[in-house]
Amino acid sequence: MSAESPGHGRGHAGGEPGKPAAFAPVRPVRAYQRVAEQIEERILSGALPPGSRLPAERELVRQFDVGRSTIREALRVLQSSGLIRSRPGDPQGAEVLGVSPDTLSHALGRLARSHLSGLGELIQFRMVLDAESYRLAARLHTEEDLRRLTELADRMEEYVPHDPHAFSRADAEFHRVVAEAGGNALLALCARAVHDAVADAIESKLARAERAGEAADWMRRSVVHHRHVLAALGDGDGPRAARLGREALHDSYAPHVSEQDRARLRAALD
Amino acid sequence: MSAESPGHGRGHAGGEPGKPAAFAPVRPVRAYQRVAEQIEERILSGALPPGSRLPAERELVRQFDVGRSTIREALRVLQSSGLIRSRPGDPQGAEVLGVSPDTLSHALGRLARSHLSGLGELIQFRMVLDAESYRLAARLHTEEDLRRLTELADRMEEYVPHDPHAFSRADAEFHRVVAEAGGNALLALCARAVHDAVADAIESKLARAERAGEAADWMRRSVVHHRHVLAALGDGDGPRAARLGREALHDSYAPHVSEQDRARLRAALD
DNA sequence: GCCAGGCGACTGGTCAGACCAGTTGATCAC
DNA sequence: GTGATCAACTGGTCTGACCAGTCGCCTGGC
Repeated sequence: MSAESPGHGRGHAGGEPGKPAAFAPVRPVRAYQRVAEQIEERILSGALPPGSRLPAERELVRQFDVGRSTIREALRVLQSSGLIRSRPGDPQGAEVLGVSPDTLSHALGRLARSHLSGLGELIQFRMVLDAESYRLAARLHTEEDLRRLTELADRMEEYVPHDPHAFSRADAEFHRVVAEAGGNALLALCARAVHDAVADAIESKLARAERAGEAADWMRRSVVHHRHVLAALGDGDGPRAARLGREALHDSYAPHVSEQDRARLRAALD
Repeated sequence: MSAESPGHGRGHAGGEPGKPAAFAPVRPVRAYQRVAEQIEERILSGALPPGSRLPAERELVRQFDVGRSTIREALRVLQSSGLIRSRPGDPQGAEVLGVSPDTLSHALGRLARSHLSGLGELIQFRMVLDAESYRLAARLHTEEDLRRLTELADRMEEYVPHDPHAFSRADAEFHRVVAEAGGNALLALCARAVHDAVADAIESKLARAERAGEAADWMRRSVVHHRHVLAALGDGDGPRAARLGREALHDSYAPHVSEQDRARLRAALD
């Protein structure tokens, strides 16, 4: 739907015409914030490209004319955003990393771990993201993508049932190629982050299934699912690929979650 | 698709049987990191619920037995993650905010500004998330949800064309209710974060449209779109609601992005 | 000439102590 | 009772110090 009224998104109240120019509440801006903002701006604008170095902390103290603790708090903020990395003793100063998807993954991971959402929501969300990846990939893939995906599915089949580790790597690679074919890095990142979050959350339960000897079955079913999706991708049938993707996730996880979560997964099926 | 091999998700290498137990590289863990981790753990686990207070910094110094700068750097990290908020002079200590979508939208905004992805990807991603919210809501909504949504659409119509601010608030509320009806908080938070990131990213361009007097048209079209979606929700027709949602976003933003991004948005339409 | 080792000048990480401005709640004068 | 005052906090910032790690240079031995 969109429709944040143009130019009025979230509080930028400046310059409302016709009104008596109310004063905007002024809130104190901390020194470390301004320091962090200045540096972040230079990184995002490309003036400080990835791989370049920040001046040493004591040099920044001189340039910004603030205390070292202020500089350090600013650098800590930038570091926790993944924009820079610092290492003790490095005479070249902190390294600029540029924008990385890790922050996004961490934020998603926190969201997933919080009590706000449970395993059911997580898997449901993954059904959404995966399915939409397939939908896009069905429309935009190249022949080369299809070839690589087919090869990966073949490799997965080889690993059944004795190398679940390699199987899982091939599976992740399969998803990566699909996401790449869809051409939306953002969607791909989120899908990956949610994938990891699900893996973390359900690992213990699945380990039990593995001990019970169900791992081979799981892998075999997974290969079949991948092949079906692959066929839909080859036909360029986005909706079918999406539906198959949702079904695959549902079938894989439904046996391992609570009845309530199962209902949730069913609701997301079509 | 799923299929991270059960029990082998992401590097938890401990106790691989049969291998010669290689030593893991040990990397120094900073004091402020351990402090931040301990506090974050308590927040995520619910031991420190939103609204509760952290001890004062000088008290934390005693409890963790580290210097105040260490405590402050840890708090800075937590604050930049949106988990806490501190205010000078507050005798109650820093306030716990809990997990919020703000971090996510910041990360998304940075990503969209960077070369890694762009505005087109962001809007495309929003098409995906919004459409899927509708799909879930169509299936799971209650009569009460429908009533509230109808009322919100009515209110939006009232605000056209003279109160874009109130219009935008009603619009956001509409999306919130849809997300709530769908029952997936994770999806709702992500949709909200992407919504905000898009709003931030495109604000300047839309302000131009506003000056050109296109704002009223924009709002009118938006109301029509909302009504169509609402009808589909009422019919319980998830796929139709999803398609309408994608079309609405496409129509709203396609005129304001590059030709390349327009192609991307078209690809996400069906 | 070359390489190993050591030395020194850095780096970031941490701590201690101080001051400031802001907030709050009790106290006191009216 | 009400309003101003004040003292005891708070977080934000600065200074100066020390430590351990890292790197570059320089020197001594080969």
